[in-house]
Amino acid sequence: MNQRSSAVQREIRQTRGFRSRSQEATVALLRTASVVSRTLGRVVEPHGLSLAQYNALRIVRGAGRAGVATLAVRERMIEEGTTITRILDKLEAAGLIRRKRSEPDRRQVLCYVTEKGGRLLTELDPKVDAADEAAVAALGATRTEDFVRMLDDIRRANAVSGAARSTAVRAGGR
Amino acid sequence: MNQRSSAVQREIRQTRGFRSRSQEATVALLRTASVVSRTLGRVVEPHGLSLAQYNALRIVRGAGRAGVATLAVRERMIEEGTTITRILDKLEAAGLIRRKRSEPDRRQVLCYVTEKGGRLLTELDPKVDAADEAAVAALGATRTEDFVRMLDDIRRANAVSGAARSTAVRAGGR
DNA sequence: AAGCAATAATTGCTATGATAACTATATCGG
DNA sequence: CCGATATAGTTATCATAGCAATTATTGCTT
Repeated sequence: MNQRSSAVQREIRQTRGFRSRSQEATVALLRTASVVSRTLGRVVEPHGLSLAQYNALRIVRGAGRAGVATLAVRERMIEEGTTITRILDKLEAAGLIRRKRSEPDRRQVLCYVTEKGGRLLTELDPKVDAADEAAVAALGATRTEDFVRMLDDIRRANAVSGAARSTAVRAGGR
Repeated sequence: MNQRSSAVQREIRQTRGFRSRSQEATVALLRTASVVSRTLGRVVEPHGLSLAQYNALRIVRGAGRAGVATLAVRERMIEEGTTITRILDKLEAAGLIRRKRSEPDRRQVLCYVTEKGGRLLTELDPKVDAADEAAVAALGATRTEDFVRMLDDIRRANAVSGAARSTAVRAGGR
């Protein structure tokens, strides 16, 4: 087994091929995410936002007039990391969000999108949509659905950290 | 369309759902890669290597006795733009690789794995293999092959930067 | 109601990543 | 052979990620 030469094998040309199909898959996953991440980054960075900042700004907008607490933003970020405070600092300094200590529970700090932030997102939305489309256009609609399902399955099985929303992880195909 | 509630939608619970299937797919891709990357990182980090360092060390080992030039290592890395010199500095300082200026062409610096580096990799190999298996076990063998093909297709379509090693890109599965 | 654990957010420190500028060597054109 | 250009690698700079420790506030427990 393992003698079909995939594009990853050609791209990351190692003298020895992959040791397993699983290894090939994880490498392909990480490398593909890296490529797509850069592509998306190039869309938002000319507007002064890193991809993480854009992601956070969208989450704050999604919360609407009710606002969203700092750590709730972190939970919804693509990258799970912890630097959320500083990302929000930047967005606030740029006038894209506004922060206000919550009233019943004064520990929380709620974030709201400003008009300026909303305008920037409105400007970015179509560009990011187009980039998203372009990124997975090679799959076509049907395979895109399969693709999302596979990714969901992988994440579900790897749900160690986070909210552990496992719900009886079936062993799947194997 | 777009009314099926995927796991991503639940995980990144936004008030508004995804604006498109493509957006759902790119978010799922990036988030899944982040999860898997952390999982793999947890395997190698206890041995004093970051995932990037492990990746570089494996590439150097893959080159064997012939050695491999610095920039050639960078090309084969999972993350494309990375600061390869400092990663190799760390590996050399840890005694895992050895560097030597190339002789016919004195611009190049060739890297070789040391015995110590080889031993560390031999120790890590089964653990990483197991982690790779676990990461995509949810897909099973058949879907894993599909998965790799989809990722290859996406990367091929997004091959803007990098070495542009296209060479008459077959449309593959589609 | 005093003490203690839990939660929310921030900050400090260190390491890493991205980009671009810089140095050294090699190659090509005349 | 000399200068222009390309290639290989390193270094500098800056922003960000990750981890741990800290502060502020709340809720629980007796």
